[in-house]
Amino acid sequence: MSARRGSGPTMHDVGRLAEVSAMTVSRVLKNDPGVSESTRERVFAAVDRLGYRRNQTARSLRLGGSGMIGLVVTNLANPFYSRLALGVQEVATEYGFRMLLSNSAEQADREPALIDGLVDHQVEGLIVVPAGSRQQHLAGAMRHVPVVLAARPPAGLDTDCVLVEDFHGAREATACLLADGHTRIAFLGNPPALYTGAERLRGFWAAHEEVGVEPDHDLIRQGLVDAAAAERATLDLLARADRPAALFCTNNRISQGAIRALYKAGTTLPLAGFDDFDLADVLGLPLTVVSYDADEIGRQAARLLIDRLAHHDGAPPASRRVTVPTRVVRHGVPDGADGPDGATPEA
Amino acid sequence: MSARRGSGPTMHDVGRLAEVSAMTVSRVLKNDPGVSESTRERVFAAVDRLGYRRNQTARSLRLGGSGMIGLVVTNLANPFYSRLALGVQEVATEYGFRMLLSNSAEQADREPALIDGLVDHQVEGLIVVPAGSRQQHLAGAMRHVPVVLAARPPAGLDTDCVLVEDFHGAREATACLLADGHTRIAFLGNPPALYTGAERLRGFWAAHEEVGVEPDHDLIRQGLVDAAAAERATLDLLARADRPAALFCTNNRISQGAIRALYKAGTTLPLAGFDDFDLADVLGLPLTVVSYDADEIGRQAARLLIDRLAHHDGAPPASRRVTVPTRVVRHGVPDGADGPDGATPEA
DNA sequence: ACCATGCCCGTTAACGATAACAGTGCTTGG
DNA sequence: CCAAGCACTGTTATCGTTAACGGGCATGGT
Repeated sequence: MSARRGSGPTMHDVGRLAEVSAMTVSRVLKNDPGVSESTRERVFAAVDRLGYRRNQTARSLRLGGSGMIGLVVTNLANPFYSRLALGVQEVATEYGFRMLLSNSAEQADREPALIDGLVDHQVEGLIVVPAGSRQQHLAGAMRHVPVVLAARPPAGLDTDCVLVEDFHGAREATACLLADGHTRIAFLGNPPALYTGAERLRGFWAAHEEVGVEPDHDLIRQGLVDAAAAERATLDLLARADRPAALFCTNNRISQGAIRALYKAGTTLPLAGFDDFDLADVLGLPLTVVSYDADEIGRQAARLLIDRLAHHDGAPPASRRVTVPTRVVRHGVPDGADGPDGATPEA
Repeated sequence: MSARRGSGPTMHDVGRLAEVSAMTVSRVLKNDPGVSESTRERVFAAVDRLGYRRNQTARSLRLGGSGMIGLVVTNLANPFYSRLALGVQEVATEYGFRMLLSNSAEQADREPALIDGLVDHQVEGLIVVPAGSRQQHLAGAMRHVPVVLAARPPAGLDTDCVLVEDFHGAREATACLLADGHTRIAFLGNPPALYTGAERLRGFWAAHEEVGVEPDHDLIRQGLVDAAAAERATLDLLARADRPAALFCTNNRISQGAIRALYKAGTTLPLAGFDDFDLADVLGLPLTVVSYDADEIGRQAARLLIDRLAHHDGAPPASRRVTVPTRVVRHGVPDGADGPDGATPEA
């Protein structure tokens, strides 16, 4: 009823109804002081009556800024990344930005197209969790907008990034297992080409060196891409004559696969893993997890990006690297009598 | 280096370099056949050299359509909604749309502002998981763009929607508990003002009627908003002299809270719940879950929306209601010897 | 009386891309 | 030899909004 064909009413329509020009409507909506009170009221009345909303597309074009930032994650179904996205959105909203989200589904070859699409939509900046280990395709985007990497560091690029204490967390969790007296620890890891995979292995190794134990190479399995692969690898380890005395997993999906394998095999082993996950505390396993605030990664990344947007004119600051701390959490076993530990304050 | 001040090179810049007009550049990039091969090559060369990308904002304005659809979910951190979002994105991408995502964090009062923001950004349609039970605020948005509701039906509105078989799923899962001989079943539910809360209670009730059992009103707890509330309610139930013989939970967070309570109380009870969740199969509980494809809700919602966008000129079809089927999955107990059931084919 | 000053509001010209139209030069047919 | 057609490319106007400027009108100071 309101418009003839296309979208909705324009400022001209509002102006016609309020008997002013479109410019005056623009002024009213911008809270420009140079408009009389009576005119202002007429304009607001017309806006209400037509259900008018400013066309953000036209504003973006005129004002030279879309008010959007782009986020590319590898797997939104993983709570880690959805929390990261929420952290980005929280800070973005705070600064008046909107978030355009893409999911690369861990396919590095899809990533360039996603990024180009976001740049086409005039995002003012990008936050990317890179799917692959190489990132040349980001160089093109960086010619247009600032880019911040999350969870993985730049390789051959000069950008800000936000990382987790991968090395430190893995070292500490492994140290817990060693301190408990387990020396034959299996390592179940994601692909070593990924930064997190390499760093967490380094931490695993460092913890061993500190206590003078040599890890058994036969117990190191890398390149596990999902829970199913981790489950198979674990079953395989359990079938060995010299089965490991404990397990270290480099992320939540791998931990879950390993736990499923233990369950199916009807056995149990002390397990330490990167990333906390739901119900980790009720599995009845001696479970040590490296916990950290995934939202915070998103928040920090958004802050770095928006800070850069604010100073895009001055001398560009050197690229920064922010680290989000990790914390080792020991989930007890049922008979360990440690019921009321730090269990779920809110979530 | 490329641009003087603002964003990036324009078609004029490309044209200048290729010694043609901006119009010709536009034609080349649109794959218009009426351009000579030599010109085409010069243009592409200039595009490459400048790293030129079409300004989607300007195109949207001129062409009258932003190529974006908006999605509002209540809680992206819940895997249910992140999967839904992935489903929306999958279909949106297939049809050349991009997804603008907002999270209402279950706060119904924030929702109107989020929706207005999306409309301002010229989304061509909206998919909304409404946070509250009333939806008047959607009427304004519907004057601008088509709206599809997901997971909850319209109340006082005429829109398409995609629902889960809430009633049927709850009835079937409850029936499983009853069939196993449990008659004193506690109901742990989300707020009854929400459609899902009411429907699932109705299903719970119907299953009882079918076998001629009267549910005990004292065992019905509604209005549980998170896992912590469910945990408290469960501990309270367990403390009763006449404790329930089984539990029915209306969503994944409530199930998790109940499970945590059981664990802390050092006891176990048969449990049925809506929504499947990670590791449900390794908890060692007699656990029955109502499983369904959250991605599919998003896909169907996106399809309904895009279908309506395609026919926006013709007679608007009557509002449609699509239902996504549920499936009851029984996760066994460890000594139940049902190891290789339908456990994680891919995910 | 006259110009300076402010207030309020309209006009014009962009932002970048593109549909519609208008050439330009070259070929073809009568 | 000119009209008509084709292949190719440039001009103009437009999408909705807003910065910059200009103009009418009233007030006030001299």
